[in-house]
Amino acid sequence: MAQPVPTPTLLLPEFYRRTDVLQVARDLLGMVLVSEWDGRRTAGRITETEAYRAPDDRACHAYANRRTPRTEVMFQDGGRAYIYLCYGIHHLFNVVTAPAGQAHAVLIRALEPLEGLEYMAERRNILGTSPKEKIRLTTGPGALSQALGLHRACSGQSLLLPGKGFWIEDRGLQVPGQDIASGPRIGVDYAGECAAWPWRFWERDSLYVSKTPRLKSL
DNA sequence: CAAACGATCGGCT
DNA sequence: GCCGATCGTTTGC
Repeated sequence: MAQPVPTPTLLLPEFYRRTDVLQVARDLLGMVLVSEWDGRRTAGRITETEAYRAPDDRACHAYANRRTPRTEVMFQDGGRAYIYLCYGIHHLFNVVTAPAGQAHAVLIRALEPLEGLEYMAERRNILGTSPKEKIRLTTGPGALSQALGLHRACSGQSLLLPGKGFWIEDRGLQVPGQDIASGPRIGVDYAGECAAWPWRFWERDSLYVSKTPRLKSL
């Protein structure tokens, strides 16, 4: 595993506003997502992502460039959060990418916890500190959003203002290309052919990656 | 206005 | 491995 660098640097608009959302999804692996609410700071290293891309991707909420109040933020320029409620329970955190008009986003699916584990545990209602409980803190898109206090009320908020809610830093912990695995996205079986596209990326040897889905029966 | 449906999780068998 | 929880969003009548 890579060693930290002393000076964290904030990811800039040009990182997010690239037009290749698959590349952004890979490049986000190893970056550090930070949140700070009321002086309570939590941070985790990104270990798993999924790319979503309008207009051609049926699994994307903005498929065919359909605009709704919920998905409007995806059409804005990159460097914001798109957070929505899933199954009536879970808030799922996405990074909006690409220039305005292109509705691309990267779902953050798992983190390796780095800072504020006690706040994460409290928000997640996890009592112990065993290795298994540490994994449960931030593995899975709903879990990590809960651990970092990311709520759909913050959808649309900028990621470019460090110290204001949440942002993403480069601490020199990126995942080298040969350590990145890819495969189909989770939970998008309804999306026809797009369901098979290998647009999920994860750090191959990380403990902090969500379970692979059951193989679909033939 | 009604109804169907999730980019999931955790508890239980 | 299976199943139920739970509710905002979207679409259709």
